[in-house]
Amino acid sequence: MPEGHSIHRLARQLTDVFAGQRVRVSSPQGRFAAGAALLDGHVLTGAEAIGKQLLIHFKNHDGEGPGRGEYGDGDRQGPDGDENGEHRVLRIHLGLYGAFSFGGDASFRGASSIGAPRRIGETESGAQPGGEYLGPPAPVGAVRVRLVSEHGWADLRGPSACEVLTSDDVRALRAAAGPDPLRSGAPAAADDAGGAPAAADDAGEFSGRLRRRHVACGQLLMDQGVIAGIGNVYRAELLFRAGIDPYRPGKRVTEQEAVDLWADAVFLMRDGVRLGRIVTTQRDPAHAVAVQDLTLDVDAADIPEEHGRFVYKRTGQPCPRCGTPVASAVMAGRNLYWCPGCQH
DNA sequence: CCCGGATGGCAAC
DNA sequence: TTGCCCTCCGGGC
Repeated sequence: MPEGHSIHRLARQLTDVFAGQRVRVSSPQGRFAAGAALLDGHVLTGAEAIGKQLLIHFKNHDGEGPGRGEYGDGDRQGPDGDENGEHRVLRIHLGLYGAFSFGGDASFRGASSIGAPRRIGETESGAQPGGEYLGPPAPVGAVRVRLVSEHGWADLRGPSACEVLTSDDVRALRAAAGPDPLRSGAPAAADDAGGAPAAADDAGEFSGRLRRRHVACGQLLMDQGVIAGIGNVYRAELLFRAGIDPYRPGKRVTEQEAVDLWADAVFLMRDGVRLGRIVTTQRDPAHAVAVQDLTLDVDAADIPEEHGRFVYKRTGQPCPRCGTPVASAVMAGRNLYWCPGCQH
């Protein structure tokens, strides 16, 4: 269910509440018992999102051993550059219904910078108003992974992927991913731990990957190797805002259109991270889109849910730009929404 | 109280 | 293209 913005929020949350701490890792459900044993008792050094992939980094802190070098502070390549085998990475993909829940004492909850968790992909519990934090509750349901620190806990259920990666795996994962709008540029302290300072030319990279393919651009936006983190809602809304027909082949999207799509994705998804929900009807004062005169010139936080999208799940309702009923069809196994009247 | 859909992705036909 | 994964929750009975 979550698109890239949710994964970036989770990476930030996990870093906020666990980074630098030794954690107990278990699999109450049992399905991840072997993997949990590889991580149990290690120090969680940070979490990062690459598109919809969530990577949680651990280092083995048993180290009575003479000071092994710290991770290079200046090394922005990310900690997986470490070759000594003590660094381990947990890869999680939430798929359609994976979700984290968190709970802990006041310091644990206070460490979170994402504000109140949202229902999609993140929930909060164990916030006993007047009570004292007495440790994690008995696991309810199928908890694939449980992380427990001194101050709180996190439970993961229903992920489509959950595995411990080798350094080679991590390198391959990074190489396969397209540019991620939420790792691009400098979101002023808004980026997660391993966030590399993205090349200024992410827009160009996206444009190249989009425009060299003959496949429908509505399908390419969902291709994580073309652009990482876009899901079904952002795909439909980005193309509507740009006035682009989802069936137009990637190679027939102009360079300017591609660059504008990228800029709009960066804008919308940063709001998604900030708010914990997808809003796409707000105006970007710094960037003109085809739908500019229909956008709301207010903070996206103030836009109610029912006014938060232009076409997604609005089949049959009149297009806000031209009045044509919004159409829907299945494209590559997913429901696509668009206006056949004004998207060309 | 059951059914089915959901902001994914994959392997197998 | 289809089925499957395997979880939650809302809508319709």
